[in-house]
Amino acid sequence: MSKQVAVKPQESVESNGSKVKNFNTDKTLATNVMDILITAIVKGDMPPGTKISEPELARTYGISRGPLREAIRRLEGLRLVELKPNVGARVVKLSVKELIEIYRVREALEGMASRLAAEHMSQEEIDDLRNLLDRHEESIEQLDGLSYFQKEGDLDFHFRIVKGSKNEKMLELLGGDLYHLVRMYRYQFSVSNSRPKRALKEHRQIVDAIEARDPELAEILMRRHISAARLNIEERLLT
Amino acid sequence: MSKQVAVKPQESVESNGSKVKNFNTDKTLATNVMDILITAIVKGDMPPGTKISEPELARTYGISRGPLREAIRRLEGLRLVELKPNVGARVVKLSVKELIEIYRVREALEGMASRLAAEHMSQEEIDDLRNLLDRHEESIEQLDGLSYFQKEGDLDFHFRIVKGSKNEKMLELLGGDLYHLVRMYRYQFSVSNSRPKRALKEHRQIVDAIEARDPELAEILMRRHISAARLNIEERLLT
DNA sequence: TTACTAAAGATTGTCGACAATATCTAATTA
DNA sequence: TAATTAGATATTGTCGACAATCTTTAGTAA
Repeated sequence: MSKQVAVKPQESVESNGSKVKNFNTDKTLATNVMDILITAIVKGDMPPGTKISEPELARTYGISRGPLREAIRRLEGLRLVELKPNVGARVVKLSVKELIEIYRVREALEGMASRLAAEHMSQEEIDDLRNLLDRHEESIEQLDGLSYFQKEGDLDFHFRIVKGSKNEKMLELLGGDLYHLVRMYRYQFSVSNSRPKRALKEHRQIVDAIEARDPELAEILMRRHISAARLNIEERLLT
Repeated sequence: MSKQVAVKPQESVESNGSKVKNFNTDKTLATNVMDILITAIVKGDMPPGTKISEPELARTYGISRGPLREAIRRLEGLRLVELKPNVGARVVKLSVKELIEIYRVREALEGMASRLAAEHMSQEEIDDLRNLLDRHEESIEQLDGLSYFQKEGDLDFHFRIVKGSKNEKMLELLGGDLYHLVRMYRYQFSVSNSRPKRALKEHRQIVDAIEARDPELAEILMRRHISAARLNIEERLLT
C-alpha cells in the first residue's frame, strides 16, 4: 500500500550527521499529510478511483482523523480528490476528455502568461531560462530523446514563464491545481513527449520572442506549442 | 456582527406552508457553514482582513470547531481566506493590483471560453442568452443605466458563455474561485459598471459571433470586452 | 433462484477536552 | 520613558469517543 513516511515530529534518531532539522518545522500535521497525499496521488501510488479510508490512513500515518480530514478537504480544493457527503473521498478519475480540457485551459492561460512575460520578465530570468533549455538539450541528446525530459523538466520551463508573467493569480491557478493534474496524467498514461527535439525548438522560439519583447508573438507561439501537444494527445489517446 | 443563520438541522417549525424540505438535506454542517461564510465574505459582512476566530464563529453558529475548521480549509481553497499555521485565518485583503491580475486571467480564459462556445453552444442556449440580454436592456432603461445590472447580472452573462464552452475545467476555475473574488471586489469597491449600454452592446456582438459560429471573432470580442473593463478599472482605481 | 428486507458492521460526521503555540499584560531594568 | 522579559491568557492543533449514515450480510418470501 502506501509507503510509510514521517508525519509526526518524532524524535529523529540522528542516524547520520545530516543537518536535516527534523524536516517539518512549523508545519501542521494536516499540511504534512497533505503533501504526502499529493505525491502519492500524483505519482500513482494511490491510483485514480481509490477510496480514501479515514480510519485506515489515520492508522497508517499514526495521526488522528481530525487533521487527516482537514488535509482531505484541501485536496478537494486542488481537485485531486472528490468528496461525497456521508460516503467519503476518492482519488479523482482520469479521463482523456478532461486532460484535453486542461490543455485548452493551459493554451489560454499560458498564452497570456507568455505575453505578460515578454513585458515583465527580467533579463536575468531570461538568461536562466536559456540555461535551463541548454540542460534540457543535453538531457535529450544523452537519452536519445526520451523519458525524463518531458516528465518534470518540461513543466519546469512552463512554470518559469508563468512566474515571469509576474501575475500571482496566474501562478496560483496553474501551479496550484492544474500542474498537479498534468503531472498526474503524465505519470498515469506515461505520456512522455514523443517529440522532445521539436518541443525544445519551440521552447527556444518562445524565449526568443520574450527576449525580443514581442508579446504578440510570444503568446501566439505558446498557444501553438500547447495546442500541438494537445493534438498529439488527442491523436494517441482518443479512440 | 454576523447575521444568525440556521446551520444545524433544527426542527423547522413550519411557520408557513412552503414545502422547503428543511433546506439542508444531505448537507453537512461544514458545507452549510461554508456557504454562509462565502456569502458573508463576498457581500462584505466580514470585511477583508477580518480575523476568523474559531471559538467565536463556532459559538455564533452553534456548532463545534471541527466542521468549522473544515469549512475554513475549503475557503482557503477558494482563495477567500488566508491561513497561517498556529495563528489562524483572515479574510483575504483586497488590492487593486490583484483585481487587475484577475481580469487578465479572465481575458485569457473567457476569450477561450467564447471561442469554444462558438463551436459547442446549442441554438437553444444561444436563444436563452439573447433573452437574458433583452432583460438586461429593460433593466438598464428602467434604472437609467445603473446599479443592479453590473453587480450580478453581468456575471450571469459571462457564466453562461463559460457553460456554453462545454469545458468543465474552465467552469470549475472561473465559477469556483474567480467569480467569488470578482463579486467580492465589486461589492467592496462598489464597481458598478460605468458603461452599461456600451457593455450590453458588446455582449450582443459576442452572441452574434457565437451564433455565426465564428470562434476567432468570438474570442477576440470577448478579450476586447474584458480588456476594456480592466482598463476602466485601472483608470478609476489606480493612483 | 432471485428479489426484497432487516439486522449487523463499518465509515463518516460531530463533539468536547487537552496539548502546543501564540498573543497580551505587567513588571523589571537600562 | 522605552525596551525587555516573564507570566497569564487566549487561540490553534490534536485527539479519542459518540452519533448519524451508509454498506454489507444474512435471512425470508415470492
